[in-house]
Amino acid sequence: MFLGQFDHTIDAKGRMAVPARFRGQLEKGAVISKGMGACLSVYTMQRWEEKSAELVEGKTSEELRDFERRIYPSASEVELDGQGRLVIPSRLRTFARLDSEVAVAGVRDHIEIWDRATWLDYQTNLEQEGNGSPF
Amino acid sequence: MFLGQFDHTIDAKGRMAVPARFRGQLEKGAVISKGMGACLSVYTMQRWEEKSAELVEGKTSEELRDFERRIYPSASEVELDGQGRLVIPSRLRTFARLDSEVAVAGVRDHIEIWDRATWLDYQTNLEQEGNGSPF
DNA sequence: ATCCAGGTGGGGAGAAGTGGGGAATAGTGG
DNA sequence: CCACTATTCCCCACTTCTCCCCACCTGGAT
Repeated sequence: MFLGQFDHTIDAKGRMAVPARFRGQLEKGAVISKGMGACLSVYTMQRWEEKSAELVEGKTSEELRDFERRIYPSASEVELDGQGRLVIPSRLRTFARLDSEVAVAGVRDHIEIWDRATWLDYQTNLEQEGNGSPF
Repeated sequence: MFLGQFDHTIDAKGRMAVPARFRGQLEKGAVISKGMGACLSVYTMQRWEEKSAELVEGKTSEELRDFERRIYPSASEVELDGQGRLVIPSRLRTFARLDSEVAVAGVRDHIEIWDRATWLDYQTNLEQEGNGSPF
């Protein structure tokens, strides 16, 4: 399970350190893809396969073709380097409007990467709407 | 699993470099054929056989004859050269209207080759319809 | 104060993508 | 059957980018 929130940076080579707490779960292979909204999502390979299999269920062959052409090409299998970093494909970086300063959030079964300012705005809105923590 | 999207070129001899990430899976034999729409598809030999077996199911012998005459002659078994490139048969190249600039996309169980501009249009349309990523 | 772990930055070897020359092969016409 | 042409295939060369490694910096714990 991915929990917590971290401020990290993307360096000039497009690399971002994965929070140390998350590394263990991602060592066996990870997939980075477009997320819901202006962010990127990182899944373990296993979870990615489960998730994409679910989404394919019950689609007509025409819907399926478009869907697959949208999802799979935009994703990328990634590995961590010796320092626990991953390279964010430039296409995805552009999609999520990430420059140097990012926020990394653990969201149960996946990790999300946001532009830090965008993330802050988003969280501020959530708290106003949600009248405090449910705990 | 084939993931990701790459901008490659077809050179004057009709050769195209296969993205390095895909090569391992294609080394044991690959088939290139007309894809669904204005593109070409590349399957591993194994997946090609499975897929064509599925498609043959439940067809009358008449349908089958036409189907086979349409599919198999247009396809071609291809091998990678020492640099990891494959030669795109000129008939297929014409079919998919490929000139020099192409986009290569990994779509789960196969690879698709598109004219780059056509691919871009297609993706733009998909994103407008699909309100963002389901992930 | 020192050590250690996590995060950040950068240099250099090797791989990936692209282009082109030349030999072997196949197809064509005399 | 031979000669010529065209195509295919293999190899070499160049440029760019990726990946691996080492080094440093900072904050917290001992």
